[in-house]
Amino acid sequence: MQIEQSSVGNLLLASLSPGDYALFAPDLVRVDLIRRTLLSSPEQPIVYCWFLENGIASMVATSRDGQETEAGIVGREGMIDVATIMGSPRTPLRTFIQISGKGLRIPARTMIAAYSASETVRKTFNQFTFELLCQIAQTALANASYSVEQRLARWLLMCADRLDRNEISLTHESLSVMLNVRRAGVTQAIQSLQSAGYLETRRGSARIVNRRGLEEFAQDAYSAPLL
Amino acid sequence: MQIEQSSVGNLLLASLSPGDYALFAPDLVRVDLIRRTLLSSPEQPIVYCWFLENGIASMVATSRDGQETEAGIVGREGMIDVATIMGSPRTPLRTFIQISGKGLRIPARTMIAAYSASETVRKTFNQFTFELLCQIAQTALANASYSVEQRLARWLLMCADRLDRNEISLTHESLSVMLNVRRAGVTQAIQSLQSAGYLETRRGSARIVNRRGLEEFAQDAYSAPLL
DNA sequence: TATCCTCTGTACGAAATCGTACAGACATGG
DNA sequence: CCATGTCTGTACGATTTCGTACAGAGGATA
Repeated sequence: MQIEQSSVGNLLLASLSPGDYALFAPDLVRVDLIRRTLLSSPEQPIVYCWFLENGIASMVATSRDGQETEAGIVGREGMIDVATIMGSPRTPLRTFIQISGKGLRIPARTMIAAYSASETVRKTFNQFTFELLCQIAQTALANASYSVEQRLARWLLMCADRLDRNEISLTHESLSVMLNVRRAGVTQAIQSLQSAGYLETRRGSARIVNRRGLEEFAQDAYSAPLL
Repeated sequence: MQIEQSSVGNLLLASLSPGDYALFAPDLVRVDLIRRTLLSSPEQPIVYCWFLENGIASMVATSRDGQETEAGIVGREGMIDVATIMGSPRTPLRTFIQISGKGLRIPARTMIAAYSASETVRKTFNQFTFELLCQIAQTALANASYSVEQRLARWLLMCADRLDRNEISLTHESLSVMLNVRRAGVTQAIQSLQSAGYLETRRGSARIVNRRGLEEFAQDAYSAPLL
């Protein structure tokens, strides 16, 4: 039984015309996506494309010597992996589930077929690809110009934008990997944001309680997504 | 008189089939591109796309509060601005000529028309777009993980890859803006690379004299371009 | 309840980088 | 040749972030 477009929580798929959606529908499969699930990685060709409906995926740039930093995040507003539509069977970026959720999966070859079959599909997905490129460029800027605290604030805000809640479940350890700082540095930064009244925290999660304040604190490290 | 494809030094245009090239040819104009020339910017819609034949263009991510950092560079292997083919009439990234050279200019609307007319044009340009996305992700990684000296080494190597020479004409001041560090920091980093025997420098320029050594020093901040 | 493992808070000196300032070197144009 | 503006070298303390280590808190399991 095919998945009805009206039941799809992914914004890209939901925005397609019924005709375009029909190109995807036969091969869409709904899946649970739990933390740490690998969606694509440099080690192997891309087999599936993924469309989150909730939760967050993290795109990470890696180097052979073991450094890794998050380049961008994708939630229900996007797809994984854009390499596929850009004509590359592989990607140098590793993408995995950072915050568990549900989503849809489709064979990469179906994605490619739909992309070449329809100009409007191309338009929709190209637009997302460019938004992603801009997000990654902003990450490069943030990494070079802003403090750990501000980068943390940016990350929390971007996450909250892509979830429908202000509660974000993550350990300091994961955040330290994403931001490429010490775990202890994250602890201090979180405390600082908390004592300023922007967050409440519990073991394993943080909640934004003063979004406006957090945005101001982040300054232009964060700017509202182009969504 | 149209520009012969065989005389075109830009690798994207040169790689097109004659039929695809014909979509561009009527509107291509060869131009001199001198340092600081703005190719595209957030302030205005994109009117032209540009294809360098030599020299380097710098893509810079900016924030309203005045921070700016280079997200990536483009030489004769690419085009400016990919926003156009991804369907966006505007771009948040500022692109300008960092190292003077020659190139070709085409109206953005011609670019769009060629892109939608030919699947092979799309394939060629999508591939470049993805390479650029990956380059920017690497910049994000480098900014978060590597020292100023290593980032400088990376930058010099990437520039040399895109020129046909090892001599790079730039002041410490420009480099400091690109890498988002103090001008004095660039001076020190350059001295360090010089005393290690990787570079020779003169007022306003640096020359790579031990490329292999520089690559090793940069570690995985630099990895050979996917070109 | 007792045990174990993960997560968080905190401390310390070390290192990188910053912000700023100033003087000398170089290049260009009158 | 001189004057002027740009570029480079250098210095200083201040600040941020690092690397590492350890102890206590929270939560799960036996």
